Amino acid sequence: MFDVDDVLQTLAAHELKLTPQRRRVVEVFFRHPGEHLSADDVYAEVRREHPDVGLATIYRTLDLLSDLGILDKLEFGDGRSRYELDRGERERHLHLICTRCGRVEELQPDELLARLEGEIERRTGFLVVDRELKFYGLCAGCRADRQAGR
Amino acid sequence: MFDVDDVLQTLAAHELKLTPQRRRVVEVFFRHPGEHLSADDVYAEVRREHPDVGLATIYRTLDLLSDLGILDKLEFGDGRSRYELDRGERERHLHLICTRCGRVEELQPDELLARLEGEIERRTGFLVVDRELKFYGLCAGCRADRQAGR
DNA sequence: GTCGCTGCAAATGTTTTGCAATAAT
DNA sequence: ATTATTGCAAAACATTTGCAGCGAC
Repeated sequence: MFDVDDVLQTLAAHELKLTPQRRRVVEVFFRHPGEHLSADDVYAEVRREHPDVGLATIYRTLDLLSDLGILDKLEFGDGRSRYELDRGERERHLHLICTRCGRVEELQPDELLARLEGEIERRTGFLVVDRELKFYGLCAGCRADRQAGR
Repeated sequence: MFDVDDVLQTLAAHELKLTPQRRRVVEVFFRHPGEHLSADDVYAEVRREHPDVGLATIYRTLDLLSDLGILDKLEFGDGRSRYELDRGERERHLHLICTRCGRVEELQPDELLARLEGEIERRTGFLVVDRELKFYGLCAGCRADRQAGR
């Protein structure tokens, strides 16, 4: 899945119609790579140039594209769904949250995490597409402070 | 946190009132260990023996107990929040959330995860105490369905 | 007796659905 | 020409909030 036309060909391959509304929804995602867009985000963006689209159409299109594996539907617990283009190799968000000073560190994916995900797939058949990993604990500074009685 | 009375003592310690409604909500969770209960699940269960409770009270109580750390509030992307008794730091589950059918599988933290956490500590000095891990993707069933064009 | 807590009903915000009109194939 | 797709409005959800009365302390 490299550009808008690839997506539209996928639609054709499933005998689905290539409507201007669907094209525009797809374009929004290619214009906002890596972003987690809510239905309303997409709606607003599409309406800037095509003000007569209905929100229901946005929802139906997002559902459709998710079912086709073109989009991934994500939930971040804020009461609305978010969508983004399904990318094979996604950055792996891994956050270290210090419960003492509140600082958040970000870590790059590593080979051990890849192996953990491989193990998940091997054991359960579940294909990991995205992840939200939060580790809570003490950062190096706070560990030193605590040891020193600060 | 071992039984209902421990929870009720925690309420008292925070100068919160021990109402029969709160007691009943807590009891539901102790009667359903390990389950992910929605507000409506709890509501239905409480109403079986106390039919005049309001749903708003259930929501307010679930919020309160989550703030106190007695419950964990979980989001699995099916449009409703789920709650369970806080299991304590080291035993928290690892969730596999299928973005197509919404099913949630649970996995126990395993040795590969322990090594990942060891690696985090070695590289950054961060001491992992707790974690919240969500992997999004396709469960085995949905992968098969998608391949078959269903 | 105080004021936190409750039940009810109404409000909110997101997502879904029914339906007649429209347009892609 | 067919029939999927659309826009609109209404409906369906989960959750929150305002408020007067109730009840745990």
